[in-house]
Amino acid sequence: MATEASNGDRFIFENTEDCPIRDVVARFGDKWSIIVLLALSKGSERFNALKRRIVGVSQRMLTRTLRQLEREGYVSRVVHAEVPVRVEYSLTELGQDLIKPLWALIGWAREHHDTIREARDGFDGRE
Amino acid sequence: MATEASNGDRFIFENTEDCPIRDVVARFGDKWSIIVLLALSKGSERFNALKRRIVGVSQRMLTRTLRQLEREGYVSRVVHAEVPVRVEYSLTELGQDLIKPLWALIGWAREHHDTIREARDGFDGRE
DNA sequence: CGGTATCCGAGATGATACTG
DNA sequence: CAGTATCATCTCGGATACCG
Repeated sequence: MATEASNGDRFIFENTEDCPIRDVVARFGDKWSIIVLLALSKGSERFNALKRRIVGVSQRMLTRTLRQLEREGYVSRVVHAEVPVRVEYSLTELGQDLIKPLWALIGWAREHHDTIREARDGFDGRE
Repeated sequence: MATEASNGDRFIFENTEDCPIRDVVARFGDKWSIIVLLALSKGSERFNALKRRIVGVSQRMLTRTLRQLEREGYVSRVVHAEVPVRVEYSLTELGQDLIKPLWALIGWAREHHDTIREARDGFDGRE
């Protein structure tokens, strides 16, 4: 992230794998991760149930997103050996913890959505 | 965002332009936006000074990122008609406000960075 | 049911060269 | 100094078809 370095009284922003912005935040800055995390915030759910609730997601992208979130340690995947197979997804403790600052951000976005739209319209109007 | 709908006791997640996740959060989920916002958090700065501090950014991407942030209303761009020209970038009030929930998120990422890395290693080790 | 495999188009990013 | 233009590459995301 913003690696602090005594470069006068300034920072140097690096772009290494040690940067939490690159290595953590940017990983759920994609199209579906945040939505999937929120979708799981109420409790565990099966694959197709999730898919139905998250309108617009393709099977491929839901699978990929869940795998990534599982890899980061935010989501837990449990396969029940039944016929047909049942797969339950849920948030881990880490995932539930991540939800908190995420909600703050989304709350902010909600609150300022109109302001931002006006800014865009103004900007586009000038050019 | 998570549009609340009384669908049983569940949510429906839509993917429209009215969704603040899509329309606000995803816009600074790109590679440079958050870093640029943080770089400006200390005060106004010139283009090339920014470019030097943000190690690894190309001129093209810095320009594009700044334009986007300006369009959203987070960044202000002031051109001083001198020779050579001087362009100062700074955060608007909205931009400074956005920084707050952003810091919370980055603080979280910093704090859990090691945990997440271990989760990844564990996941990759299993497969 | 819960995936995987394959293909494709669009956009993000970067390198390089040029300009008012 | 602060860009723009161009090209090349890579990843994201969607559509479709198939599988245990």
